[in-house]
Amino acid sequence: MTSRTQRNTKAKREAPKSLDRAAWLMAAWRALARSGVEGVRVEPLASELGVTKGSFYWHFADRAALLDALLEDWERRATAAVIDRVDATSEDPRVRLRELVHFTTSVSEAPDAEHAIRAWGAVDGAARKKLDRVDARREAYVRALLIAAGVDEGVASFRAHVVYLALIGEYARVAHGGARTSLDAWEELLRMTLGPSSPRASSA
Amino acid sequence: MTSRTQRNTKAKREAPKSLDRAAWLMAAWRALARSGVEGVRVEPLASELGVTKGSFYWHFADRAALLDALLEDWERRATAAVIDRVDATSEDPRVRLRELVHFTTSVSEAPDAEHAIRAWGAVDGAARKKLDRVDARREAYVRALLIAAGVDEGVASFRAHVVYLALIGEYARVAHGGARTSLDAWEELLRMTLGPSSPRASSA
DNA sequence: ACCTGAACACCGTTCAAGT
DNA sequence: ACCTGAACACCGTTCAAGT
Repeated sequence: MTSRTQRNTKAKREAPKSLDRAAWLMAAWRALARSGVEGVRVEPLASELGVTKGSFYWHFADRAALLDALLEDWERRATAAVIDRVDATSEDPRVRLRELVHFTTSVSEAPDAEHAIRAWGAVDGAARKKLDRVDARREAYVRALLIAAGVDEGVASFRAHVVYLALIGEYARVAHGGARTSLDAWEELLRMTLGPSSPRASSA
Repeated sequence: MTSRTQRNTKAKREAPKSLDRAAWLMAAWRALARSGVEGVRVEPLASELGVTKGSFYWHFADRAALLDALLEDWERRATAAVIDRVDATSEDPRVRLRELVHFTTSVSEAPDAEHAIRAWGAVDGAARKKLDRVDARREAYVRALLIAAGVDEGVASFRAHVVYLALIGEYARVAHGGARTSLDAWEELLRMTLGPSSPRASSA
């Protein structure tokens, strides 16, 4: 409701001296990725930006409003970015699925932020809601890929869910500083996921 | 290094008036499960316990020491509890695996705390280390079950990892307030996991 | 329109002093 | 051995006042 300053097409219409919401947002992203939500504090941000903390309250109602803005920003970018990229690789749903898994598990820019948000969601209701929406869209995309790859619709939902859970799990582990899952393990998951529906193979 | 008060077998040896570490720990657990690490604050805990915050510093060096004690407490209980319980159900590794998945995804006591710790690990190094240790032990257990169930050793490691990732993912989602994964989806995961190694079934 | 400065509340931490 | 009370620092929030 209070977003307006962000849509400056060129960002320096008037005087270059004063800050806008975008400047605070960027600083907040850095802080979030570095040390989680608790790291996003008004006073340190203010001194980083070279203003007093009182100035912050011109752009945002309070700290909660800043955090809200971070979530909005994330939702806008998180879903579309991945899906567009994956769709661009190939028409083959199997290739797309493989690309999705490999891409999302190997990016080294966003994961800190993605993670901070996920951890944040464990504590905060608003973050939780955003997460759920993004998760749902991503999982639906995986399900669509599986169905396009010939997996039975009935079993595709379960498998899409499992694949997405594993991705969430991977993000969680990597965020903890844990080792990344090997490509071999991901390939095994893809093999299982794209395979026939029951332990004993069905006839095509 | 500074744990001593906890091992009172009966917990009321001397005078009932003064608190011990255990009392602070319990209050801290409640706060942690309720609102995450940031919710574990000395002053509110003190008033909840009816003492001044100054008293806290008799039992713990500082807030960090309290958080440390929480992690120790968790590690001691988290691993053994689940494994013992699962081992008690059956000799059949397939039954054990199913029980492990169903049990760990349906407990309604610990998950808040488990979650708070996992979210905490995304930000804090010490929590991260504890998490990694516990994760490693649990995953090794899953791998052992798979191998006992006849899954090839080579592929068992990958599958154990994937299963455990899915469990972590489930915890993460539920902690965000997300819906629990259906039993059907878990059964599908078990089916894939215990199934033959390649898309085309091998002969028994 | 954007910022400063001073004020207040909350909480972590320290420490001398009490019992 | 365990706790109080007062003090200080840090940070969120408000607001009158500046430009």
